Amino acid sequence: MANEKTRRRLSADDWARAALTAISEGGLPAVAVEPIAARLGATKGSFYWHFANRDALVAAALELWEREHTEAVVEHVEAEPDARAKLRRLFSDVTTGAARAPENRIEVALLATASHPLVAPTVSRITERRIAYVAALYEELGVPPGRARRQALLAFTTWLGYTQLVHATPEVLPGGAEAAAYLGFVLDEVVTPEGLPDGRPGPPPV
Amino acid sequence: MANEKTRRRLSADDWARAALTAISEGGLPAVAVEPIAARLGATKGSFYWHFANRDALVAAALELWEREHTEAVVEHVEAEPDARAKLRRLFSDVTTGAARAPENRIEVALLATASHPLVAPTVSRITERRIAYVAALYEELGVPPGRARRQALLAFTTWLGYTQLVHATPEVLPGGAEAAAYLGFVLDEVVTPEGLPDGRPGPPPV
DNA sequence: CCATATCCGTACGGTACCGTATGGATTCAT
DNA sequence: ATGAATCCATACGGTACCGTACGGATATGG
Repeated sequence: MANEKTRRRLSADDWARAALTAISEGGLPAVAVEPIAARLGATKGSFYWHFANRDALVAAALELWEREHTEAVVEHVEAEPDARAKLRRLFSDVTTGAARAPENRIEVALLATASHPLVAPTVSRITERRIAYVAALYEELGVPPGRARRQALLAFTTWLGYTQLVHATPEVLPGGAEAAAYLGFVLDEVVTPEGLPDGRPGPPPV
Repeated sequence: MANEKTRRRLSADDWARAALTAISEGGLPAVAVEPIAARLGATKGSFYWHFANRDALVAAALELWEREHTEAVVEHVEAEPDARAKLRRLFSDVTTGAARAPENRIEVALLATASHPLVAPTVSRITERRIAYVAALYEELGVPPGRARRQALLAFTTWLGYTQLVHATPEVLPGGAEAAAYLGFVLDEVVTPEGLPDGRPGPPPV
């Protein structure tokens, strides 16, 4: 009724994006061919032209997510001049991003389904990549590798837990001015605690 | 074939426990009457005698979990003499507990399904309870309420993220001796950082 | 020991989904 | 414009699950 000219032909990418939206709303089980088809104003006939089966759609959605939603942050952060600023920018991007609904829900849904054979490799890959990136930033600051890895792991872990809380029980998190105070607290305690090198050349601490 | 006398009559509690195991294995969607009945060596006829429908089973499973798997830790921790020791014991209990498979998986599964109307109240309740308990420990240490809450939130967040990693991507976590080193690192940085009061009477810091 | 309450198995209809088959519509190349 | 390639809708069979109906088994008290 509303849009008749809108019903153009669909591409495999359209299906993958719709599948991602489905994941964000109902997790992996929500990737069901017929409901997604209905929402796209199409039928299974279209789907099975572009994909062999449901698993292929899940794989395509995961690939799309890994391609688009994980590199953008890094690029934005790399614009900063030095490692310390990058860390702060990363922290800022990532905490405000945790409150953005769809991306957040996809993260949580995929984490929860990490044991699924299709999901496991993707989650493992991007998790390691993220932690390694943060660890590299700490090393750039002059932190020795072992400690840098631990520091990165802790920072990532904190973000992960924060994301979970934002999604599952936002009511336990502080709101308003107290929220900013809390994030400042976390920044000081976890991300750039005292005792961290300042990034300027000099003898690294033991 | 194996056990014929074993097939005694089932109670509602038996069903609830079986549902919990199902959650630990496949999340909330795995709570399906017919498969669970099969595993119990029974049929739906039994189930619908004890429960009105599937939702009632989910509710019973959640109640069971909340009743049994959340208070035990606190009791164990309360055996310690002072707040500082309680915090350390809590941290220890909770990090080794994060590696225990079934409980961990239930936590993760429920977190992921926190938007589900049946799950939301339970998760919200126990999350707030846990954070409040940790905050109380910090206050017992002499930390002023606002800071205590932040500190507790951070500690809980860290545990949550750690649990997620243990479940989803254990390969990014350190193993062996390095694991102990990492946990010691987290204990120092997050749980009982420098600058925290020692719990002995005296003027609390601003 | 039997009458009644309790518990459970079987059989059924209904829904939601997967995947296949097939013919028709649409677009494209020439 | 017309044949071919591409894309899609309809119709179908199959599976897994929910919930109901109902009769039969099993316990339990008098």
